[in-house]
Amino acid sequence: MAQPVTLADVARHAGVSLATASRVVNGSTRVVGESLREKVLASATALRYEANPAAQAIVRGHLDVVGLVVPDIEDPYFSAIAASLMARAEENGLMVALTSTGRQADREVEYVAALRRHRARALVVVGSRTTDTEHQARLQTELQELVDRGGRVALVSQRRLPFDTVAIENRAGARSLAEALVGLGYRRFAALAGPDSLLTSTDRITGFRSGLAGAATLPQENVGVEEFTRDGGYRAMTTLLGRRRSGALPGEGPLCVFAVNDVMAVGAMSAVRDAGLEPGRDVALAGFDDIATLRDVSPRLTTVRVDLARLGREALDLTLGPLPDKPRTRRVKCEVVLGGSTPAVGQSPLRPR
Amino acid sequence: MAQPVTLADVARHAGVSLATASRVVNGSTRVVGESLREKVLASATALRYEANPAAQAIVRGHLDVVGLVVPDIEDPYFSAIAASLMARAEENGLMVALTSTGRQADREVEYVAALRRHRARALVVVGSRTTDTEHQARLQTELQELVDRGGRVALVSQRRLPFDTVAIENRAGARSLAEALVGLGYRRFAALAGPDSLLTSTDRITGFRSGLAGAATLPQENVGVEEFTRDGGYRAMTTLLGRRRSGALPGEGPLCVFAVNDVMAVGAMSAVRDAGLEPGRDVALAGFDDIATLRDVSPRLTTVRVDLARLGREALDLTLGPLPDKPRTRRVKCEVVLGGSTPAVGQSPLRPR
DNA sequence: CCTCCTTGGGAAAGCGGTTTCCGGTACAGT
DNA sequence: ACTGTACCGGAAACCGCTTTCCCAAGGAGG
Repeated sequence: MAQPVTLADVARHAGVSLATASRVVNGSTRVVGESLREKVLASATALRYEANPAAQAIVRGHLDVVGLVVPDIEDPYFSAIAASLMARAEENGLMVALTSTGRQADREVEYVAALRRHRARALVVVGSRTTDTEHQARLQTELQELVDRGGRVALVSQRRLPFDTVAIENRAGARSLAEALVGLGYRRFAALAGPDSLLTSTDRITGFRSGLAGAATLPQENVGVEEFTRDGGYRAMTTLLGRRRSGALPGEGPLCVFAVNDVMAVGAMSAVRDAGLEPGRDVALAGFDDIATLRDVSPRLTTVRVDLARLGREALDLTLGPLPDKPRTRRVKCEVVLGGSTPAVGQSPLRPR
Repeated sequence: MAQPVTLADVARHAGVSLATASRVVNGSTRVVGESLREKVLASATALRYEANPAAQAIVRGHLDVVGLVVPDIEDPYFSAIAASLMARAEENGLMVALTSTGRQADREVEYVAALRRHRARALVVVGSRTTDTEHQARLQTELQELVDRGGRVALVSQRRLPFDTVAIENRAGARSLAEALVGLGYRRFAALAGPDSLLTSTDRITGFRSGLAGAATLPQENVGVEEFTRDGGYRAMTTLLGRRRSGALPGEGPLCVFAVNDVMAVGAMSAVRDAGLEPGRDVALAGFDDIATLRDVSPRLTTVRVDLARLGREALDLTLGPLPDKPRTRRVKCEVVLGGSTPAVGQSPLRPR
């Protein structure tokens, strides 16, 4: 097994001391004379020297790696954020260590702890922002410990903790969406939500309600609660359609269903089709996030565009600048995108039922 | 800034030597007497000691981290593989450092080098398997160096290099797909391919051709070459439709278009719609991979299912077992999935044109 | 009872770097 | 010519951990 070449090898080869070699290859505060400098550099290239990051980490106290923790890398929402963050990291010459918790809160804490142990210089946690206060407390402890050791932390979509945060304007976005749907003529609404403990979900529902204003209501019984995933959307929609068939669903006129994210909306679309109905005609459907991979579904999903790429970039940037006195929050605006899944009532192929 | 507690702190607190403390907390070959052992353990918990992985890496020569390099984490194909690999890693108590190269070959080598420097104990490279021999050579050099230092390497879908590999049966899968399509009555084919340098793409085209056997042909001029992405699929399909409109496309009867992956196929679907046509009616369309996120598109895409979860798991497993004498190859079978995007000719809503 | 092994503990030597501290040289100031 | 002071190079300490090497004590065998 070939031994890696060490700085000592370089120093020996260049005929200088270890100290000088170190000063040259990393560019410390101290200056090294031109002649020696060149010799060392030449030796380093000749021997194809590469610094051992572990050794540097141990003495410097931190590693040039930023950790990223997401709930589920397979979800396009998170992979979009991850991709943009990594691109930004690349621009800054940083390595990213990405971990995915499989939506398990306890693993989130574990991974944060692991990355802290590894002396990551910064940590970005993309949140499954919950109301589970015990979990939040443990997470905060871990993150604070990292900060105490000189590390940096940024959260995405998780405003509850006292660290720099990039937040999506979930309420405002959902409100605008509701307003737009009311503008299209809808008066009868239902929603597919994630678990109540997920603040992203509840915020969007709340915002949506406020956007309905006086024009319409979203009765609690019309809110189907399920997993925050594609399958959750499918199940919630199936239940909803069953209730409509049996006449148990309040309200009248064309039904417009708001799924709290696009992935659920797409699952719901399939549920509609599997029930022998046509999305956009028999049931109007809106989502949230404007996931790129799903922009090709037909009919085009009405949704709220979130600039996911910006989320990732901003989060990393927050960890790179100087440490602020108090936690900062960057809010990312949303924008309603109308598609064929919610045609205007009346002049549309949508048939009331 | 709080200083982390070190093993020396633990030793002092327990009143034992550093050596003893080390032996207890990591469980070396040497046995430590029961009484001391308990004292050390108690002190470790009391002080909330955590080993510094960097320090361990430097002395052990490797870190308990497996590196994963993918071309584009935003592509659901790769994120599915990544997710399954990480799940498997989790089962084995391993950390995964995931990096995404943005489909740039030179960055692939860079990341591999970086992970090698970091002394990752294993490395899994999910391939943009190309014909670029210079790149392949550099990659091989880097990987070999890792192996020489006692690390492990596994490749996914990149059979050209002498390391353990998990390979998709691209040819066999594409052949079965072509056979199925011929069985449905199609006789006029076109394809949307990735760059010729991408072996995955060319293999699938080759396999597809062989599956047509005598029944039909796939003329070279009917193969649109574009990026291996959604937008590539869109563009290639747009071009193809233009050629069909102008009568420049050979063959006759209903047209069946094979996109070498689902993401391209979905882009193509949008191109079809944007041209005022209906996928499955005016143009039949098939993909490859059976991406989960895209299973809800309508009409259901005819495709070739690849067990992506298995790819990730097997790849990791290859790096965990004992080092084999010679590179192993695990082949993953494919399975044709028929959907509404390729209705049977004649009894279908598909209209020839 | 004396030697020969075990057995278990600690001192110390690394691992690959960074940084402090010290000494020597060259140059400016007087 | 003499001192003060940058300036630059190297020796050595140190970061946190593992492991070798040495030593003391206890048990078995003769």
